[in-house]
Amino acid sequence: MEDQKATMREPQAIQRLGIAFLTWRRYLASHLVPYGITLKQAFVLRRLERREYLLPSRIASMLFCDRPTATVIVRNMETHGWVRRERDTQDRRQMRVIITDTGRHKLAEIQEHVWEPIESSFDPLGCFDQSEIEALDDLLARLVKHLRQLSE
Amino acid sequence: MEDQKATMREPQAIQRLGIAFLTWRRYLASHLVPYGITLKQAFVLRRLERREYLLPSRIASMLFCDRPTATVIVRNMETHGWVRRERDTQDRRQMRVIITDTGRHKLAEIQEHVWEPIESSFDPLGCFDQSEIEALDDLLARLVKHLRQLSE
DNA sequence: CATATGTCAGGGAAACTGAGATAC
DNA sequence: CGTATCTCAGTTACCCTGACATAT
Repeated sequence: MEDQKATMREPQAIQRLGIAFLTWRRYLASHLVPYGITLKQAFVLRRLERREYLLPSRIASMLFCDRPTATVIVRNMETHGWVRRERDTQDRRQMRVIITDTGRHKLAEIQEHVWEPIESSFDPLGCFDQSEIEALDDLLARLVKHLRQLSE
Repeated sequence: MEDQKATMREPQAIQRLGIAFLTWRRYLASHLVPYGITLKQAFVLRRLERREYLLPSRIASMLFCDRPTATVIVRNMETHGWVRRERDTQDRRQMRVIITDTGRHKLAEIQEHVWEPIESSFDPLGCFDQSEIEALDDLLARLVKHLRQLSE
């Protein structure tokens, strides 16, 4: 018993974190399939909607991937016509990624057919009351801050 | 205020959950690269160590993927010689996935060169005291249970 | 017959390394 | 010059759908 804890060092909480996240992600992704968009793409698109532009390096850090991977993801989105790229005239190394009208339409489509139906049928935090949500949120915020040391 | 909550439906907690998990996973995965093994493979290998065998369907549910994907992952591991497969003589539909000596060696290698150094240098839950760890663990356990309804 | 299990075939998104072009 | 940004090339693991063989 104690022995198991000593060898099985990994705290349960981290594992549960993964299970919760992966369960939720798998659920969302499966609902996006019929609309021909991946979760990462939808995520980027949503961030682009409220912003003038995003740089690939910023997208990479948002997606926890490296820059070449971000390039691939942006290219896939560009192929679909959801974004376009514009070189920054001030700093010509930078490439601005900008949402297109087609992209906004796609976003509206999944907003209506995916996010809203999901939100109205299942609340992922529905097992908690308000104070518990705040407690969880606070703990996770601190955890994120703590884990950020790893990316340095 | 209420309005903001209505539109900004997505609770921060879920997003933080993802960030925490992805940060941690990315960190672990990067340390496994030099040893030619992926996180999923290491995860499966570790589960196989203490068990006589695992069925592909069980591996699929452990990894939150479907059965064909599990087949691919097992095949990759078999190519490396870390596992072998044996058909169950009782129920001949089932295929037992079993860890090999080579697999045990691989596991010992990453245990020594990856997990132990990481554990001794960084505690992912190091920002919490014992009562907070328990609180987080409890909240996450309930969240997992709640989210499990999605896979039904 | 229906159901359960595993696999194959295929295609696509995505993750990495290593290298290179360009701009600061 | 060194550094920063992005891209390309290439490889691999992964993940899905759809179909199929086989066993219960």
